[in-house]
Amino acid sequence: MDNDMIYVSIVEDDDDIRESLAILINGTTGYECISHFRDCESAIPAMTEDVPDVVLMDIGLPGMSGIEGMRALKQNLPDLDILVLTVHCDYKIVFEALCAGACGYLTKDTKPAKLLEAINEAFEGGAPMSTQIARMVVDSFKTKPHTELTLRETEVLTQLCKGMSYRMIAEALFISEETVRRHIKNIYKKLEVSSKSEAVAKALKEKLVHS
Amino acid sequence: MDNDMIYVSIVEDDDDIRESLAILINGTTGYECISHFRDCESAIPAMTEDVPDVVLMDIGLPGMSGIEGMRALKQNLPDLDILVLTVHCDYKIVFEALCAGACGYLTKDTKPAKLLEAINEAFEGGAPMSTQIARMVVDSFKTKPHTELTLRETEVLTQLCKGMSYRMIAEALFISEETVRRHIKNIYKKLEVSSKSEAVAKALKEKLVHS
DNA sequence: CCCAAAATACCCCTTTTGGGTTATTGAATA
DNA sequence: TATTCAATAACCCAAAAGGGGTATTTTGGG
Repeated sequence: MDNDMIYVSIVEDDDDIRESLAILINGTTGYECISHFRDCESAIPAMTEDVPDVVLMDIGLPGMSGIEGMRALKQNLPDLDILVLTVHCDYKIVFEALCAGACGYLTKDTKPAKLLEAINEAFEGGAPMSTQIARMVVDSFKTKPHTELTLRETEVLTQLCKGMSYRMIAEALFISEETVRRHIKNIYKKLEVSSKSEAVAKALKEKLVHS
Repeated sequence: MDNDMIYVSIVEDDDDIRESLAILINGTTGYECISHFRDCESAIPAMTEDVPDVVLMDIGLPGMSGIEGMRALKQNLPDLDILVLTVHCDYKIVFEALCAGACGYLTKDTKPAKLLEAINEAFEGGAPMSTQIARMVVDSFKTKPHTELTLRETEVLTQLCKGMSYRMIAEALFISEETVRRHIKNIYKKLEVSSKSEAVAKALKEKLVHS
């Protein structure tokens, strides 16, 4: 095994694209495409045998999707670097892919030079992403305080998200338990929920509080 | 206003670094440093008057920190692109910065050429990050199923995270409410919590379930 | 100075939750 | 084959949470 060589595998159902990618990679010094597949079903056992450094994975595949494929691959090879390469850039798919363990996410309009750079970056421990994907990812961290909630209500909600009981919140905020109840009733009405766990789930999922 | 020009402001307390950055930016075609400050206190009112395209923001500043400064700036100028440029790369600070609204995060070992590229990328609607920061960010999405939990317990926990009551979970999983209670007791013991809201908070914060 | 909103507090009562204990069944595995 | 573990289910009881209503005080603008 040459230390300066990055071994790449491809999973892509379009024959033309798959072949082009393989040619690009094999035609570049320092990169070698060791295998390519048209579906995850054949890719998973083969890659588990002959492990690449970096995988280029399409999402829209016949049979098992790229997301499911990644989950399966990661079970056997948790440290494998998988780069998603797809046309999809909807919120839902991007985050499913990252949750499934993708180390980067490229859209298919990525130029050959950028793609090679991205493969290298993934290999070096980075997380290459296309411009608009990176912004989506970074934006997803922003806290969006619910404008309907008052300051005090937001404080109470923050306590709820720490798993505090009415009594504990009362002690923490130096108010009576009844007042905590009052605030929580108002929070429930505004968030349109009716229990602590629903409120906590909504607050954390929609980043209404600074956790 | 020249359309091909990117107007940059700098907040950085080290005089040498601040000056060097300004010289780098002003010495490059297409970039102009319109202002630079040694602290957020002076930067915020000035930037609100004379708004740059991209801000380079240090974190460790005398007085108001870069994080607090970003929160304040974003209140007045929610669409301002702020790039963090700092030596800090601990988990906590990176995510506080992103939650506060940073559009990118660079470590101070970034080469001048890369820095200019990053400023341009931020201006173009991207989210430039140093290699290790990008990997941290992407890794933070990975779901880490709690190995202690059984399959059924994970299903119940998933339902809890949707805000479901014991009764609703029982109906959803076609088991008795008593069995739900049993599973939840076991979940609490394993997660070391003692209420639904604590369990939901822990599950969502540590990404134990596919939400 | 008055009004509205926010924050505070208390009452009633029902439902839900949580801690303790015990038990049966089926599947996996040592 | 014996044993462990997951999943199922039930009972008791106390504490917490949630839904309803009402009321006082504080605070910030017009």
